[in-house]
Amino acid sequence: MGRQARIDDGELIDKLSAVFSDVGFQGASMAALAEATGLKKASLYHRFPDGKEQMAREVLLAAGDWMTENILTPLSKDTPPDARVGLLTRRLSKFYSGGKQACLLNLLSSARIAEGGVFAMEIATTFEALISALRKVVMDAGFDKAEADRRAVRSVMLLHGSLVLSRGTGSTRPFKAFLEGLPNDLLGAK
Amino acid sequence: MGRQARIDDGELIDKLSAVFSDVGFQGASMAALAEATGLKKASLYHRFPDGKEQMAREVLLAAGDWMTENILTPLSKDTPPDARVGLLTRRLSKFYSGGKQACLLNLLSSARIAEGGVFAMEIATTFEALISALRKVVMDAGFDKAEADRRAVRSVMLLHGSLVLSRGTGSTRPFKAFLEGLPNDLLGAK
DNA sequence: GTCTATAGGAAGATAGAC
DNA sequence: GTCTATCTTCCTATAGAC
Repeated sequence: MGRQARIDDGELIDKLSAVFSDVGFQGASMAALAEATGLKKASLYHRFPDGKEQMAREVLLAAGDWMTENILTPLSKDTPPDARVGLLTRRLSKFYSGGKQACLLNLLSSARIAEGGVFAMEIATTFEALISALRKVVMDAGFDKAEADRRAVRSVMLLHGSLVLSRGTGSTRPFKAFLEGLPNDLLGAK
Repeated sequence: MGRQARIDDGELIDKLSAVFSDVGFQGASMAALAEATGLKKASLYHRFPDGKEQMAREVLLAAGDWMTENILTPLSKDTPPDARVGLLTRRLSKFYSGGKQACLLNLLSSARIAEGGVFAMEIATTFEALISALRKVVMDAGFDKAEADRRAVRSVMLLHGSLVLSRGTGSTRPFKAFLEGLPNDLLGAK
């Protein structure tokens, strides 16, 4: 407790991330962010001089990094496609806490800060990167590019749709059903 | 112009709805709602004494009514299933402005007012009603209940996922791709 | 690096004239 | 029914002690 940094940086981002994922950008007040992290508002400003917008940006970047390391990179390995998809489902389940946590990309896309939306590019890039990684796996399983793209896009739609539905109905069932069907959606017989 | 009600009730709800769909509940300030409708804040309070929460509730109810009249009821008719699905795609395209407008159900699910979220039940009910109506059409096409439910849930996931993706990428392509595939997703050969 | 205290402004909500 | 003007509360952000 004698240390100056009483809260670990990674843990701090995690807690901020949970708030943004839960109530969105506008819904996340500095008071709520302070309470969730256990820091006072002034301390948050010390670490994030640009305030809420910087927090959201760093949370978004951290999520991108996590996805790159835990999902995109494993998907690009040359292990068997079905093994890669098996790992994918486990990582997705972890990332979204089994469907209990909504997706940042969805909750931050309505944040209109300054002109044009500050997070728009980062969000679009992240969607594209996931689709691209999935497409590669499907192609490695022997499907042509058009079919692989179709399956990759559909799977990302199903992922986010299942999260919307899970949050809207207050049940993790849609997300679990999505995960269960994912191997077949990506690699099943045509 | 001599009338007292200068703005039509339906049009008023439509404009409020557009704001909530765009920026969510917390993102929709009274100032923004006033500007969008052309009414001053005090005038909005005159029509909605309980303020923003009442506006969102009425907008949600109006969307539910629209869906019942234009989607659920047609889906329960006894015309051929493929004709019903054809009408469904046109109505969905209209409802979401061809993918340019996000779904209220998604943007209002993060609104945590009072304890438990005031809109939660209405949102859950609307999701269930749509799934239920789709399930019936699929069953009318000769599929068993389990398969019909699977297809109905998947289609609703694809719908909302395509809207999330369309908003996140700034393109209506995902939504259009969803609409194009919908007839096959619901009624295609197993 | 974290805190208490507070400035400054935006947001929700109301009063009362027309 | 709509407006202008105002009140109050909440929120973002900063100052300065420890």
